[in-house]
Amino acid sequence: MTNQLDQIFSALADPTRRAVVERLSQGAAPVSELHAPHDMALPTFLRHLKVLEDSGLTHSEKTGRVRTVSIKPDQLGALENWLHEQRSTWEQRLDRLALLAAQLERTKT
Amino acid sequence: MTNQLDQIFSALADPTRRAVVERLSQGAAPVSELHAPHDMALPTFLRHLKVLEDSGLTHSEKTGRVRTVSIKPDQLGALENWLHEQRSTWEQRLDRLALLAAQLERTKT
DNA sequence: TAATTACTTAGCCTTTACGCTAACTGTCTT
DNA sequence: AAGACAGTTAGCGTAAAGGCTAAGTAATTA
Repeated sequence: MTNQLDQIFSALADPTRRAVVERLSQGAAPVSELHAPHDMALPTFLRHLKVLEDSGLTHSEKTGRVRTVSIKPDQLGALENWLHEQRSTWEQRLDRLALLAAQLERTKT
Repeated sequence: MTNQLDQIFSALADPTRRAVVERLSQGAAPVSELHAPHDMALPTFLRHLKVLEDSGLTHSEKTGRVRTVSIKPDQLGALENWLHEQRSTWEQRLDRLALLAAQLERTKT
């Protein structure tokens, strides 16, 4: 029962993976270039890339011996949707509260 | 070195906790009411609430023997900011690419 | 004041996450 | 053909996540 959002959120919960997403926002890159700034063994780093790809946040393709990774904007969109839903729900609620407060104010006067 | 974003993302990576946030978007509630729809032992559920509170996504206060939990919209805002930054970065990049493509097109003609 | 209610704390268990090294497979380069 | 390069696979260790039960505390209610 592992949700899409579960995977996206937990993929982004790790600073290494968020850094990769940030880097990829500026354009696609091969594995070795993505790995360079991170002080960890390559196999470890590769697992981070796999988590990102499994979550649908990235895509990769191998040409010759080089694998190029790129971002898939759609998934970040799904995340934005969820956030937006929460925000609009509580904003509506705050609006209702404000309305109620105004009514109370009027009654008092 | 545990970042604020780390905590927020990992707090929201769990479906139980996301459900709690969704419920709280509609208004504050006591622990027992939040717990009711979730089929797990209370101590387990309480730990989820603690994770949410530690991440800054919620706040709670105890009055008598009842603890009331509410959402803290600001933190979700931080998340939206991060997302928005990524989006604008890659959109700028796509714009540049589009521009480049247009230039190439012109040269070709 | 005794019982109930609403959490809290402590401790245990199992699975998953994240790090490592060592050894392997293809793909260039010389 | 030999060597270097770019990833990949396998396997291991430690720590944290998420679940449980049992027992404890403080506030109401009967």
